[in-house]
Formats: sequence, C-alpha cells, structure tokens
Amino acid sequence: MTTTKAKRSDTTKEAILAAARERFAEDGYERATIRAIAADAGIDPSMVMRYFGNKEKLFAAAAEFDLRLPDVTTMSKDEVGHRLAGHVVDRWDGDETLMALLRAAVTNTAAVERMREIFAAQLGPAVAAVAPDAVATRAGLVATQVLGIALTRYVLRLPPVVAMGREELVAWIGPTLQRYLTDPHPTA
Amino acid sequence: MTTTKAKRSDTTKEAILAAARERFAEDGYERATIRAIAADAGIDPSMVMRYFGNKEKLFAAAAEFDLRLPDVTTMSKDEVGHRLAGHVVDRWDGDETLMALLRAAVTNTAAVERMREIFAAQLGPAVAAVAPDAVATRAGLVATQVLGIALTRYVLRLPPVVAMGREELVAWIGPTLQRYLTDPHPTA
DNA sequence: TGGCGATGTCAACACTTGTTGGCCTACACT
DNA sequence: AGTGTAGGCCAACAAGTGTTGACATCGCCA
Repeated sequence: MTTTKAKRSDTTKEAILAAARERFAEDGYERATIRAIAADAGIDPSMVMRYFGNKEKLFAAAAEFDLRLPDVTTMSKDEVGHRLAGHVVDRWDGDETLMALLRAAVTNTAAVERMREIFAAQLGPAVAAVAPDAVATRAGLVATQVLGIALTRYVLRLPPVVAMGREELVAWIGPTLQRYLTDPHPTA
Repeated sequence: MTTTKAKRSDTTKEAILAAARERFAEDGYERATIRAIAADAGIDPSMVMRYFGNKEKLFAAAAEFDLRLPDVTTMSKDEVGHRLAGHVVDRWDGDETLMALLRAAVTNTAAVERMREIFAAQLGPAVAAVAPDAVATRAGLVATQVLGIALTRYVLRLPPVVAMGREELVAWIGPTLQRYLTDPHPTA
C-alpha cells in the first residue's frame, strides 16, 4: 500500500465510483439514476448520498479525468501529430470516463465546464510546446478533430468510423493534427 | 399558398414543433419536458399528445433534418473541401435542429439512429461523387471533423473554437475535408 | 337556429426521481 | 464484556414526469 491501511468504506466508495462511471458513460447524466448506480455497486442508494452528498458531486468525483498526454518536447516536431493521434485513440479505448464526461457534457452545465477545463489545462500547454503562434486557436482546432473522433466512434458509433482499425485511423488523423499544430496560419 | 388552406390546427402544430426544436436543442431529450414545450407554444400539454402521440414521436417530427448539401458535381474537385466547410458552418448557424439532434443523439437511441441515417443518406452520396475510392471511410472521416466542429463550437462552446470567425474556421477546416475526400488512401 | 366535429382546458393517474431520517448491526477499542 | 461509532438498510417524502380521459368552447354548415 502506498498510503494508510484501506478502510472498509473506501472499498464501497470505489465500487460506487466504478458503477457511476459505467452508468454515466452508458446513459448520460439524467438517465443514470442513483438507484441504478447503487444497485450495480450492491448497496443502498442512501449510501451514495452519505458518501458523495448529492448526484452532482458524485458525478464530479466520477468524472475526474486525465488525458495523460505524452511529453511532446521529447519528440521531433513533425511527428507530434501522428503520435498525438495514436495516443488519444489508445487513451479512449479502455477508459469510459471520457465517454461519461462527453455524454454528460451535452446536457449538464457542470460537465461542460469540466470539459473546458480539461482541454484548457491539459491540451493547451502541450500545444504551446510545439505551436509557433496562435496557441489557443490551434488547441481548439485539435479539440474539434479529437472530440469529433470520440463522438462519432464511441458515442454515435457511426459504422465506417467504428470499422476503421487503429492504424488506419491514426494514419488519417495524424496529418490533420500536425497541420493544426504547426502549419502557418491561413489568411482569414 | 402552395397547398390547401391552412387549418387552424396546423398553426399550433407548427408552434409546438418550433418550441420543441428550441427546447430539445437547448436541454437535450430528457430534460426537455412536454410541459415546458407546451407552455412555450402557449397551449395545454395534452394537445401535444393529441397531435403527436407521445414524446418520442414528437421528437421524431421535430428532428427532421436536411443537410442541404450543395451539388458537388458542379464544382472543381479541388475546391470541394473548402466549399463543403463553408456550407456546413453556414448551415448550422441559424438552424437549431441539428443541435437538437446532436444533443438528443447522445442519450437517445432513436436520435442516434436518425443521425446515422442522415449521414449515410445525405453525406454518403455527395462523397461518392468526388471520392476515388473507400467512399464509406471517407464519408466517416468527414463526419468526424464536421461533427467535431458542431460539438465544440455549438454544444460545448469551447472558447477558442467559438472565437474563430467563419472565414478563419473555413480556411482551417477546408483542407482537412479536402484531404479526407480526395487524398490517396494512406497505408494502414 | 341547431347541431357537430374540431380545438382546447382541467384534473388526475401511475410512476420515477433525488433525497432524508430513523433504525439496525457488527466491529474495534478500552 | 461493554460501548461507541462506522457502515448499512428500510421506508417514506416531495417534486416532477409522461400520459389519459372527461369536460368545455369555438366555428362552420345545413
């Protein structure tokens, strides 16, 4: 153990969080009910309230998300697009937190605020390390493509986007991100 | 009038649809209540049921959407990306139907099905007219970028994406779409 | 004028939701 | 052993939901 001994409550607390992430990811904020989450975690709904206060706070705790972007300063400037594309695709398979956040952000004010924070605080600095100018704009453009993938591949599940293999998808998306990151600003 | 004389019921029916589009676009499927829609339309909730049967059918009627893609066969093959980018940005300002559809599609099964239909039936053929091969894949890629814009600019409202002017946005997005449409297939 | 269908309102139903407070039980510590 | 407290359950509340059926009213046509 890295910290102190695990109390029994921490176990169920973690079970609640896991169930919450799953439900929020699958059903969105409003359709994910506290009763269903509690049932999945094998406990009473009132326990959820005791540990997290209310539904909004539960969501906030469950939707903690780290993009875990790689250190862009260690790679050559012209492969960063490709590497970034590969990373986000990998990052979103096997973690439903981003899907929970995305699904909830479409109807929930707190979730959309969290989403803005994540992209400003995590994507922004990474872009700043490689972009020659217009950092915010370039980060925004990257977000459009990257969230567009998340939306169509994992939420809407558009068949051709789902059908693409990881390598094929990365090969298509990589150059786009590269251009958004390092191409000269087009005349507006 | 092109058709027969307008019955009085058609007027309120249209008022209901307008209110529904607005509410669905702003709140998403579950948070948009029939009572609120009826109040906006200035009538009783039961009228909504009489005219549309239930909430799902009301949504289906309100979320009828036409991309109104321009005829791509009349333009030169290397400007189609730019033109397409301009079109979708214009199409989404001033029509909240797409936003209603997008917000609802994230939690509602019928809405996501409608979304798939729209992109298969409307975007697919347009892509087929200019793409050398892999039509479905290319259409899917276009969808990722185009819906990514819709998501980040009109739903999440990420500040840098909102701040971009129409021309600047089109100048950035155009080449991306162009590449997805006509560039040779990258080796997977 | 009488009547009848279209248009609309009112009140209620059955149900689900988030949320609360009281009660029970088991375990740790003295 | 006794006891206090953390962990957990049960039942209920108040509010809001989609939906329904009975009743009122307007406007047209014979």
